[in-house]
Amino acid sequence: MTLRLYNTLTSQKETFEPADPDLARIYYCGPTVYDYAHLGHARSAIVYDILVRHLRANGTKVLFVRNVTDIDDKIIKRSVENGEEPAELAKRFEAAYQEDMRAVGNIDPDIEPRVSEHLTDIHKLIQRLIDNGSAYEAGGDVYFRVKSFKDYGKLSHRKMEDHQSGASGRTADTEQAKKESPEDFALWKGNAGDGPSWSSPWGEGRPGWHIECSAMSMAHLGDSFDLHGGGLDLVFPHHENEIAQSEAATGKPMAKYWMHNGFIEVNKEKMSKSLGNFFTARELYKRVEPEAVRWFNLTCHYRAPLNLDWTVDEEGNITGFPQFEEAERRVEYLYNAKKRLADIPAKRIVPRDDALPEELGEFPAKLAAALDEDLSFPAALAEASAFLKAVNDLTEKAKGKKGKAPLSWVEAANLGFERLDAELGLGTKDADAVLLGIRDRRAAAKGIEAATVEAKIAERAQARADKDFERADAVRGELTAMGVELLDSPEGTVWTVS
RNA sequence: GGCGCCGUGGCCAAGUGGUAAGGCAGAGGUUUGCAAAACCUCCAUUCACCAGUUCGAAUCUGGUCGGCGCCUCCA
Repeated sequence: MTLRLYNTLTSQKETFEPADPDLARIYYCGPTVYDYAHLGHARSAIVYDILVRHLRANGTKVLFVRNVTDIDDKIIKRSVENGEEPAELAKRFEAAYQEDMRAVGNIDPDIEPRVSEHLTDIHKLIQRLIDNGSAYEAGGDVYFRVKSFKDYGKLSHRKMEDHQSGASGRTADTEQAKKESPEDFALWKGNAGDGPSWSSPWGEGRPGWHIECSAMSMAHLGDSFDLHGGGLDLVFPHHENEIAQSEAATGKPMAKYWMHNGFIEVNKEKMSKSLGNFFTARELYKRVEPEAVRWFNLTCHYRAPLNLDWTVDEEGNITGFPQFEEAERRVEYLYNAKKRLADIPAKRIVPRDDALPEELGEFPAKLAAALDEDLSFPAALAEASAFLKAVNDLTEKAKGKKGKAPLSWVEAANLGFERLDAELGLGTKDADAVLLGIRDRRAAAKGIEAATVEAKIAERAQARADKDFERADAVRGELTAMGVELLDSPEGTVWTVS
């Protein structure tokens, strides 16, 4: 495989070559756990999940670290509001985050380090920076001396002198007064009086926002590792500051590749907690199959903005998410194909070696090639569509008394589904469970009772047996009006909700 | 003010120098007692606009218009 990735550091696509060809070391900036994950967090996690899947699916071992920031000012603030212990609150939202990320098909990271478990590493790193002149203590705080790091700005491609001096107006005056220079940032913040604090060589306090990622990546991946990822909004200042801290301490490049995903947008505006225009992942899962949330996230390139729309009624209540509904129909299409393939009767499968259709035989290579090109999700989805169509075509051929499905085609189709899972994390679940889950969720939303539908179906079956097609069609009409669709087959009638 | 991104059919969205992927919607067909599902066929001489480079540009350069992001907590 030759994976090419856009590197924020160099502003161009580069071939991904881990320093150790046998093991790619990847660090992903995980959540600050003070609230539920929203759609944007899910998107970001899905991007890096597919990066890891793609590498592994093509023979590269990966050590994937996703941190949890469980000590932070926002957590402290929220815990005061809730009257809950900060550590308890963090633990609660960490568990929720893990649950929500698994629900969209993301594989757990290999290591999930917490700030609370790395305070000693943080102290040591700060001390190194003080010792070599990169940082200084000031009134119980410790700040990074930005002017001392000549490469500052190399990731975000900006020069300090270009910065609007806006930050000074928005940071507490007391903090500004302690700093040598306004662009300096805190490595350690002395205890402000309220809230919990941790002891340190510089007194009671808490770590600054950026230092934890430097300390934890160093602890688990070493001074230099292969790739560091996160959302586009982390480029500055978070990742820029991480580079400054880590490289000022070690004198080595922190990471070779820096990858950043684009945002979910609402009305062309970034979805964010501060704007309040977000949907939590878990509230969306109630309305739509989580795998459809994943599919939706694959409909556009990972660096491009992904706009979310919804429809509302006269009172402004949300009535639907057209994009999720479309994605959910694609997920149904996927699982229906998977189910049909599994349902081909053994006697229809014949050991003939007819030439394998390209859409079946070439699918694994084409899927990998699409992802090799800077993880082109839409291209990958296009390949998946061609593959699924070929699977349906195969199952059509196998139908009926004279149907035949060449064994090699069936094997290729099964392999294709394995690759879809390995590369994209799609189609990983049990088909019936997903399909019935989708149907029941929609039925519940429309207030449709399964027992009522089943009774109608029985009534119609009797009418059909009696050749009373007028009566049978009348029943179908009633169900259609309710939003129920019937699918007749030799095995009987099943129903779905449109 | 600085740095950066984007503008492709009714909608969503790839493609970034070689003559417009894919999905949704729409039209017709095969199939079906009728349907649905599935499959097949059709659906952008054209890529915001203008000028230029080139044998050749949606793709490169310059400009215009429009939209957005970061510079402050943020995936």
